Amino acid sequence: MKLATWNVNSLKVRLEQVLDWFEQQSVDVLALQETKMTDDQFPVESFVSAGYHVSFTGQKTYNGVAIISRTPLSDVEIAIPGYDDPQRRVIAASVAGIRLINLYVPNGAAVGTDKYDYKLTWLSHVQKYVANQLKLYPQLAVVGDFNIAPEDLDVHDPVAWEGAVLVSPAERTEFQSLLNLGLVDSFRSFFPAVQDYSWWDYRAASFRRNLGMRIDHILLSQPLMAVCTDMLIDKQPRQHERPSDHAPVMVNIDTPRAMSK
DNA sequence: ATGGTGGTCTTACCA
Repeated sequence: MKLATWNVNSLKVRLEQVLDWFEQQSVDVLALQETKMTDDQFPVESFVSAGYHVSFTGQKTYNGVAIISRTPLSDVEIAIPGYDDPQRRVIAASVAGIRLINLYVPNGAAVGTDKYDYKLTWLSHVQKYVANQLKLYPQLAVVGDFNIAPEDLDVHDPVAWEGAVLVSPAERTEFQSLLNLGLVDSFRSFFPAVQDYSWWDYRAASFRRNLGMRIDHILLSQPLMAVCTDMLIDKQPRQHERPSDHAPVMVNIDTPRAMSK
């Protein structure tokens, strides 16, 4: 079962790229972030006519998350229960034998700002939610745009970025706390010393110069990590004309259900 | 080439 996550920075602009990549890579389940559209604008028909199942929650102009799947989605949650957040940043579902939580973590703007405080508050709610979900669903994947580079190895210039948003100690502590609940950073597990990025700023020719960061992640519970056979950050779509600023990230999971298919 | 892009009911704001 191929599970992927991709911040598409407007699904309206990137719809054809998403459909093409999904088929090309034979993805089974894809978590999208930054769809940037209200639910009535969501291109349901484009996915349904291709034979996929979709669940989504969005808003005007900003944020928005969705799950695309070849098999049906059940027990969909479009927010963290008990956390009244107007920003559409979380969607969870059971699919293909796993529980999937798709996150678009707030960017945080800059350390010390209201947006940064919101990011940390938001992450504390995610913390509780993931802890609860993990008790209910041992086969848990937490994926998305975390807007956190976990270690200096995940940053092209850690000296220039020291202490800044995306790498600040408080954000990294939140990330580590998520792992401590019983999740594994699948990329780092496969590649302990590899420097690879999932996001490059549109400005300053960052992609061409490979000035990136690894901020998009697939965290797997231990039972899922045990059957995870492959991990890839696919930089090909970032080379596309009119690309998202993020690359899709993908794992292969050998679940019994996937093997019986 | 020490630079600046891209998305959004745009002329400001977000990333």
